[in-house]
Amino acid sequence: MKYSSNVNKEMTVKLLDWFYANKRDLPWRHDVRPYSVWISEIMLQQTVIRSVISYYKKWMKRFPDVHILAKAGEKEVLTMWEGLGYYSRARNILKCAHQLIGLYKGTIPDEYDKLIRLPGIGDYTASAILSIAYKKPYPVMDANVNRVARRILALKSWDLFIKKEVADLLKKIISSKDPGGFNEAVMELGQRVCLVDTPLCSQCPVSGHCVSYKKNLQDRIPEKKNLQIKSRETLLPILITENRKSILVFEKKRGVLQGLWMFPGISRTGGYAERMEQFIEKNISDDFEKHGKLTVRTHHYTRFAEKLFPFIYSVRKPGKKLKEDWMWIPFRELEKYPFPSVYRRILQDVEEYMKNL
DNA sequence: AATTCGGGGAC
DNA sequence: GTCCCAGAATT
Repeated sequence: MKYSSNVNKEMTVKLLDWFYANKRDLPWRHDVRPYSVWISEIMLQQTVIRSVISYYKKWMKRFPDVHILAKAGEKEVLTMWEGLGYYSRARNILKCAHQLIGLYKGTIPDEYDKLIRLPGIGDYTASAILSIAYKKPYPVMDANVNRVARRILALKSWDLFIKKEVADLLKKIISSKDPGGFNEAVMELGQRVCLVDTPLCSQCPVSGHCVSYKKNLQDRIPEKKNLQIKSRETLLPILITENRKSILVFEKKRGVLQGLWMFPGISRTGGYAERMEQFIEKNISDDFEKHGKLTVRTHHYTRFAEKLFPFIYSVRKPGKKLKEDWMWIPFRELEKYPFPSVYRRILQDVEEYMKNL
């Protein structure tokens, strides 16, 4: 192996010593049941620890084990997930719970090939469950491990990063007694020492093994990814009943944000108010009244920014038959429906606006 | 192999 | 505003 000279078993001991001297108190570290490891690892996919902690605690209180989880409905599960993002994770957790009951009597398999076939579980999560819950020597490859490995091996461009090669290397040095501790050690090192910008090499237990540090390249590795952000503008005609007790929303049945609820949106190109009002006449009712507009809310996603322009209309008599999946929902029941965060924010704006209507 | 997914926080 | 995060699924 081309890179292995500087990567050796000495690192294993140094990493573990550093980890147990600096280990943080995180809620999932008090409970290494396979179930808890599974849930926490799914929540942590592409999501920072700080955001996950409160969701994890709330989840374990409501769904302490897989049997209780498997009896829950998708709407409640998605509502518990509201604000965490990447909602297919929540739908897959429920799907996976059903499969665990059906295939494995509610236990979580301790074999890679079985785990990897379950919904929402890929290479990372399978390895995390095997190493942390079952103490099997499977190295994890997440964003932290990726960055730490790239720095240690001085792999500058992303093209040179060969995943399998690094995985093989980690497999050689992972602790056989404490594989979970080893994996958590590398991840925590990436999080707290081997930072994206300005790594704290003076605090690093394995700087002596790091080629980037030796060559003083640590600030230039890895290279920036240079994302391209696309933007979009959307009109939101928000319809409330004349008595101001209910609001029109629909459930998204397919595509992105599947299973979540939102307001109808119209792409903001060309005509403006006319298009919203045509939309209302066609789909809801001829008898409506226009009120004001709300604060414009911009929402940023990974490669995407959407600017939402909400307008309030009230409908005197809902004449037209509503499309499938659309419902008038009383404001007091909205908390039971999962909304994407930006829509939840706009709902707050609507209620605030109605106080002065 | 590359893109989608579509939240949130730190700057 | 930009970049990143205990990635998986899809094409």
